[in-house]
Formats: sequence, C-alpha cells, structure tokens
Amino acid sequence: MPVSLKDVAERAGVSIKTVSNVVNDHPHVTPATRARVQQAIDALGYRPNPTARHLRRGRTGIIALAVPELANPYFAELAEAVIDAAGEHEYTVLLDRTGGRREQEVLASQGFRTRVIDGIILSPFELQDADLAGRSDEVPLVLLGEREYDAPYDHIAIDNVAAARAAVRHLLDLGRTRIAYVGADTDSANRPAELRLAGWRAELTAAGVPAPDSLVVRGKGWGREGGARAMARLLDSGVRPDAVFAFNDLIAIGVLRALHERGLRVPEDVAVVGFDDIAEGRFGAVSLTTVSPDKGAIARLAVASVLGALAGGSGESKGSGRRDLAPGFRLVERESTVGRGEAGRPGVAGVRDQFGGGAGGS
Amino acid sequence: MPVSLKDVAERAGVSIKTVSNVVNDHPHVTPATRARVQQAIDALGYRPNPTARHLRRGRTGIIALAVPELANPYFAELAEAVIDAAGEHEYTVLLDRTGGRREQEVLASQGFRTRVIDGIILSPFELQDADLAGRSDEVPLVLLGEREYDAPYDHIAIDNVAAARAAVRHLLDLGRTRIAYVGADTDSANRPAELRLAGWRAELTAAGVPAPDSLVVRGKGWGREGGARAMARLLDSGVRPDAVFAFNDLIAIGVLRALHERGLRVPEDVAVVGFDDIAEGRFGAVSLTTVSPDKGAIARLAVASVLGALAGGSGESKGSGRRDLAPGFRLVERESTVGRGEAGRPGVAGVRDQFGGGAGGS
DNA sequence: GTCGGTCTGTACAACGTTGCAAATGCAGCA
DNA sequence: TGCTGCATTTGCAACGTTGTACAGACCGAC
Repeated sequence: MPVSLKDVAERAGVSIKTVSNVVNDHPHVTPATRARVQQAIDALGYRPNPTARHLRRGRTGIIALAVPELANPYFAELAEAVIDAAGEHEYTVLLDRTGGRREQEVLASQGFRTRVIDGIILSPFELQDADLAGRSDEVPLVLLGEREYDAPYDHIAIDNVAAARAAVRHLLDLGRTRIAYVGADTDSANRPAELRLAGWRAELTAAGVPAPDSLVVRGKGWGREGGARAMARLLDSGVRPDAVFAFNDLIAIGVLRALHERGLRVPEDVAVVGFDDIAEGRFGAVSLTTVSPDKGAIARLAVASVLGALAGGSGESKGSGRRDLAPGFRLVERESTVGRGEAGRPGVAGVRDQFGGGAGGS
Repeated sequence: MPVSLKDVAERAGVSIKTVSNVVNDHPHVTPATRARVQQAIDALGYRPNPTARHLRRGRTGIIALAVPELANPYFAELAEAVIDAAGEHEYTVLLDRTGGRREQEVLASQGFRTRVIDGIILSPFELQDADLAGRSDEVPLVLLGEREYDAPYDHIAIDNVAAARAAVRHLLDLGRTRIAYVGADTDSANRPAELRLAGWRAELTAAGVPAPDSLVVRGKGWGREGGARAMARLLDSGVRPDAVFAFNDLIAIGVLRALHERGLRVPEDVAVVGFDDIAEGRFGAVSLTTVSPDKGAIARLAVASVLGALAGGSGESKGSGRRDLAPGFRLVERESTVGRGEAGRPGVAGVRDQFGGGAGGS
C-alpha cells in the first residue's frame, strides 16, 4: 500500500535513482526532470520510508532521553526542552524512564532499552562509575545533572555547588542562621557526592555559621511526600530551623506542606528555598523561591553534544576526552523567602542574580 | 564495528540463516548447532539490528504518543502509564508534543512529525473532525480525551459528563448552590463540545439549581495562570460563588491561588473541585478534591487498541468501525471541599465513589 | 534395497533506500 | 567529422534481516 521510490519512478518514467536524487535535492538534475518527478511524487503522495533510509545511512534520527521519572515536573519540563532542541536538528526524541533505579540506568546507558537510537542523553540518579566502565561506545552518551563521573563522557550541569551556595547566601542575607538541608534519599554510596549538600556546608562555614549534621535530613525518594515526612521528622526531633534549603522543588513543596500542618508560617517562621524552578512552585499558596537552571541551555548543549559525537568521532570517540559544560542559573526570589508584599505577584518575582554559564575543562 | 549475523555465521561455520533461526528460536535446529551458534553470538556480543529487522518486518516497535504538553502533569503521568503499557508488549514510546495547536495535531494525527512509528496515540485539543477526514489510514490512530469525533477511530476517555456530574453532585451535597465552572480556553468552534461544562449544567439543572452563564468563565490556555486570572475576573465581576468546578487540576490550582490572594477561605467560603488527580493537587496548603481518571486503564486500552489494529485489519481498518472505550474514574475528596479535619492527611483522603468502566458501542 | 517422509540446514530474494561507478547524451572545439 | 569534457541519468550493490523454496541427510517401513 505505501508508495515507494519504485512506484514514483515508474510513473515518472525515470530510474529509481533519479527520483532519489530529486528527493534528496542533489544537484545535476534538469529542471524539467525534477518537475516531472515532483509531479509524480505529489500525485502518488510519496514519502520516504525512514526505516530503509536509516538502514542505509546507519542513522535513525532518534535520540533517547532517559530520566528517572516524568512525574517529576523538572524532568517533564526538561524533556520538552530537549524535544525542542532535537527538533531544530530534525531529530526526534524517544523518552525512557529509569525510575532512578540503578539497573535501569545501566541498561539505558548502554542503549539496551531502546536500540533504535543514534545517541543517549541520560540523567542518572544511582548510576555508579563502574557501571559506565564496561560500556561499549557504539552509541554516544551524554550525562546530565548533579552526579559526576570519571568516565569519558560529556557532562552537562549547572554549577551545583555555586548554585547551592547562592541559595544559602540568600537565606543568610535575610538574617537566618539555623538553615536546614532537606535532601533526597539516594544509595548510601552516593551520599558524599551530594554537591548541593556540599554547597550548603561550604557557604555556612564560610559565613562562620554552624552546619551541624542535626540540620541535615533526607526523605524517602525525591518527591513531595519524602520532603514532607523528612521535615516532620526534623521538627519532631526538636530541631527548630529558621530556614530550609531543599534538594529540589518537589521536596521543598513537601516541606511547605509539613510546615503548614504544624502551623508554622512561611517565610516569617521558616524561609524555604527549592531547586529546579518548576511551574508548580510559582502557584502554591506561598510561591517558592528557587534556583532556576537554564533548562533550554541544558537541552541545547546535550543535543549538540550527542550530534557532535555523531558527526565527529566515528569510532575514535573513546578517549576523545570529556567536557564539563555548565549552563547558567538564576536565583528566583518569591514569597517563601521574601514574603508576599515584597515578592509581588507570582511568576513575576524578582530575580536576584544571573550566573553566567561556561564550560570548564576536565 | 557492530556485529552482524554474517560475522556470527562465519565464526560458527554455518549459514547466515541458521544464525537467524537460532536468534529467533525457530524449531528444527539441532541442539549442537544451536549451542555452537550461541557461543559465537556470546563471544562476539552480537545483538540484532532493529532497523534492518523492522525494514524486513514492516514494523518499528515504536508507537507515538502526542500530547499537548508534558509540562501539564496530567500528560506527564499519562505518558508514564503509556510507556509502561507499551513496555509490556515490548514496544517503546516516542513522545511528541503538539502544544495543543491544531496544525501540529493534524501533523501528529498523520504521523508526519514522527514517521518511524507503527501507531499513534493522540490526545487532541483543537483538532477538528475535518482534519481527520483526509487522513490516510496507513498508521493506526487512537484518540484520547474529552473531545469527540465522528471519524472511525477508537476513542478512549472516561465518561466526562458523568464525571462532571459526580463532581457537581458532591458540591451540591455539601449544600453549595452557587457553583461556578472555570473552563479551558479552546477554539471558539469547540465550545459547544465541552462535555464537562455540559455535565455541570446537567447536574445543576437536574437539582433545580440555576446555572447562569455568569457562573461560567474561561482562562487563557489550560494552566494555573489561566485559572487564576479567570477566577480573579469572575470575582471582579461581582459574582460570588460558594463553589468552583474546574476543567482540570491545573486550573483548579490557579483558582486556589486566586482565592488565597483575595483572602477567601477554602473550603469554608469556596469549595473547589478539579479534574485529573495530578500529584501536585495532593500537596498544596489545601489539598484538592478531584475527579481521578484511571490513567493506567486509559494507557492500557490505548496501547491495546493500536496493537489490535496492527494485528488485525491490514488495510481493511478503514470502516472497521470505531469503539468508544470508557475506563473508570473516582471522585477523590480532599481538603478543598471537605476541610482539613475530615479529609485527614494528604494522599489518604476518602474516595467517594467508584464508577466502573465499560465499553459503549458506537 | 528402495522408497517416502521427516528433520536440518542452505541459497536466494526481498524490504526501500542511497553511494559508487559507469553509461548516456549533448555541446563545444579542433 | 570526430573527439573531449561535462552535465545528467542509470544500474548495481549494499545496509542487516527474514520468508520461501529447496537440497541433503537420515530414518523406518515395505
């Protein structure tokens, strides 16, 4: 039923190859021939079969994006940005979801879960360095996010330590001194690798403010519920912070909920800063101050990295060196730290700082 | 670099076809041969090339899911469900985003945006009946959601009118009588087709409660901001509802925000019901009562419909008749209607009703 | 001992496309 | 007129896989 080059060629009275040439805009085709072929194409409604084309070319035009879960709006928003960025290069995006589980991340990193792809953009959560060591380098890989690896793959993330420090700095500037950190629950092996926690500690230490472990708490998972429970546990333990810096916005939203249930006012009693700048944070009863990564830039860099590897190193990609690409971020101040009157209407809150992006060598 | 059947065949000293037979578990292969081939496969690390396989078989193993936007958590959650359902049949999902724009939806419905696919699951927003008329039926199509079409394609949606009536019934049972409807802004041509609005009107009328147009308002788009602005506009117009039924949860969240800004209490002054049961609604300062569609069932039915069309009608699909499949839904009562004390902790609120799903013929 | 049947394995073609090299046609020039 | 050179077009092979048809080996039965 579908129309092939052969059908068009017969109708136009030319060879298959000539039709192919017309379709691919090759030079050296007479305007007359081109017109005749084009007419046949239009008449039959021919469209190239991408599968055959890809078999021939060795490329599929698809890149996989593997994220922990789409239900986390940060990843949904990031996915939209990646779809846009890929679209600009006429690539489509196959979405994969790892659940943040290590074994799924390993499979995704090797392209086992989605074999019809030219490249992989992976946002790992529990993946270990060792998991990447055994990888065959047939398919280009780019890593996103806070976790850092030694493996020779491009890594794209905002400067997490600097971003965390900016958030904590903001809280210090507001006069807060008992600033808690509510983190995500990851495999225990990863804990030392939490850059945002490191930033929290560094900024407090630099300011001469105590950063005791009693102010650090983690929820189960990285969602709203985990944040709420962790915050409740912190309050139950008798600790009474005057500010919270959360690993991400979802956790921060859970924190807001827990504070609300205890009758604590935000920001009067406790100021809260999140991380990710998801849309949800702008529309709660108390809009959320947050670190806003430049998602568009992250997506564009990721896609460019994959396509660059495809275009450049054919086989020689191994050891071609990794790059650390750091897009910019902003600290967006909203009601959860500066209050209603000062922050103004949601969505138009003040932006404190613009931290430019840049690439640091490895 | 990649290993092909040919390489394996050479190493094992058999023909290419025999290797293929082993890979595909064909019968009539001697255990000895099978073992020898398997050994070669393992040694070389052979994995089938899906592109070639798909060229041969005419199937790609990929289905497209086209939604208005992933930033709407309903669609993100639905996408996860579809990925799961497709995965059970060893299919992968290519995510497309239409932005809710009619032209993009037309392209998606025809598979122009993503040609490497076996089927399309489309959740349309502004698509018109006429847009489907000219469609070539090469690729199976399933439609999701509130909008209804005459075209001969399976349509999967909960019973929107019944769901809306259940939501309004709940508000009436609470003694509310001035129940506003806050809708989504669609192409004006579609407005009569809003089933949820029809349900609102029907339930009010059946209860002998007035349903004036002054209680109906629409925001721009279908997001939080549109909901907030629409609600603000409604209040500015002097109308003072004691309850709101919103087209979806995002709009309802915008409504909550607008009410909060005006100092109106929820649910004491105004009770609010949303639609979709997104996770976000469970964790606001006031958790949201909502209609909860069975997303898993929707996803499973959609995938089954596409795969069924692939397996069954080869070319004869046209006119093979459409089905209307209606998965179940529940009304989940939370703080935005029944208050804090009664609703209990977020996420564990009471479920009022379970409305079973079923398929109604066309 | 021959025949028919079953079981294994193979050769070939095809899916629809594109790169390569060769073939055709045409104009210009000696 | 015949040749060269270029623009245009074509045929062939190949990408990696699988369906079909068939060849050979082996078995038991007459």
